[in-house]
Amino acid sequence: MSTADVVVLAGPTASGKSALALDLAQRFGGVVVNADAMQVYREMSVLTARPDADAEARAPHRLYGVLPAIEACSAGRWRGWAVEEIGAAHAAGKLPIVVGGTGLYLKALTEGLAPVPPVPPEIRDRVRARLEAIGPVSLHAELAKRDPVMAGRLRPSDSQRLARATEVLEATGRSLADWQADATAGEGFRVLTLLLAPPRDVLHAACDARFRAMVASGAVDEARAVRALGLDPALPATRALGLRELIRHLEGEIGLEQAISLAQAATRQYAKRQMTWFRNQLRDPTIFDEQYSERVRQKSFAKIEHWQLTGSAASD
RNA sequence: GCCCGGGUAGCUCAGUUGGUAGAGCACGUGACUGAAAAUCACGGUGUCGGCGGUUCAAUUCCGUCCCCGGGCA
Repeated sequence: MSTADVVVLAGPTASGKSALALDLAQRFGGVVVNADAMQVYREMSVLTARPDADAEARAPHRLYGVLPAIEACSAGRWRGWAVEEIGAAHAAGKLPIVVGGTGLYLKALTEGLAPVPPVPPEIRDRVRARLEAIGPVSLHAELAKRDPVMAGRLRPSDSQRLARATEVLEATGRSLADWQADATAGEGFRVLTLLLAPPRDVLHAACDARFRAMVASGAVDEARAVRALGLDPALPATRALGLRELIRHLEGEIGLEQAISLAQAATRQYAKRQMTWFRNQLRDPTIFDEQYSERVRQKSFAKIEHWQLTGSAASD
C-alpha cells in the first residue's frame, strides 16, 4: 500500500456509508475517519446516527463525538484534524477511510482550502449581530461598498456567505475573493472516491425509517438532554436534523407524530441536497447506484483492490 | 332509506357569474472555498370522482351513479 492512499466514501444520509466503511476497514486494515459535520458533536450520538460501540470495536473510528456541542466545528478545523488522523493511519500502516456526508469537508480535504486565518470570535459575533439587525440585503449593500468583488459573487439573500465574506474582510483587511485566489492544494494524497447513490425512492424510505428508528432508540431523551444544555441557537450543533422538531415536541408545541414527520421531511430534503452536491461537485467518483448491500460490498472491495494494485505499479 | 356538506396537485384547501386552474407544505432541478445536517436560486408536477346531457366550448350548469363526513330515521 502506498503511504499516501486515502479512500473517500461519500453518500447521502441513510445510504449505508457507515456500514460500508466498517466493511472496508475490516477488509483492508483501515481506520474510519469521520467527515460528517454533525457526528463530531459529543452529546448527539443517536440523532446523528454515530457508529455504535460494536462498530467501534470492530475497527478504529476517529473524529466521532470529539467536540462538545457548545463549540463550533468548521471545515478548517475538521480538515486539520483529518490530516493528522490520516498521517497517523499511514504511519501505522493502515488505510484511512474518510467517510461522511459533508461535501465541503471532503472537498476541503482533497482539494485544499484558502489559507484564511481564523476569524476572531468577537468580529464574528459582531458581524452576525449586524446581519441579524439589518438583514442580508442591507449587509450585502454594505459589503458592496467595501468588497465589490465578493458582493458581486453573492446573492443579497445568501445570509451565511455574506456574513463570512464580511467577517473575513474585517478580520484580515483583505477580500475573501483574494484569499480564495491564492493557490491552494490538497495534501497530495492519492484519493479513491466512492459514492453511494441509491435511487431517490429507496433513499426516501430509508430516511423515513431511520428517523423512526432514532426515536425508538432514545432520540427524544437525547434531545431533552441537549435542550438542557441551553445552547445558543446559532451554534451548529443545534442544527442537527430532528433536534428542533423534537424540542418543539418536548415544549408541547407539536405532537410526537408531527415532530417525526417534520424531521423526516427535513432529512429527505437534506439527502436531496447532498445528492446534488455529490453529483456535481465530487471529483471523479466511482458511483454505486444503490444502497449499501452485499453487492455493493463486493464491488467496492474489487474496486479498491484494483486501485491499490495500479497504485503500486504506477509508483514504481 | 331520507336530508345536509364535501370529492380539484403527493397532502390540506382556494377558485373558475362556462373559455381546461393556484396557494401553503411535500416534491423536482441547480448553486456551493471555513459554524455546510448550513445558506440560497429556479420549477406547478393535475382525467378538477365516474358516465351521460345542454353548449361553439363543461372542472364550472343539468341528470345519474360511486365514495367520504355529519344529521334524521
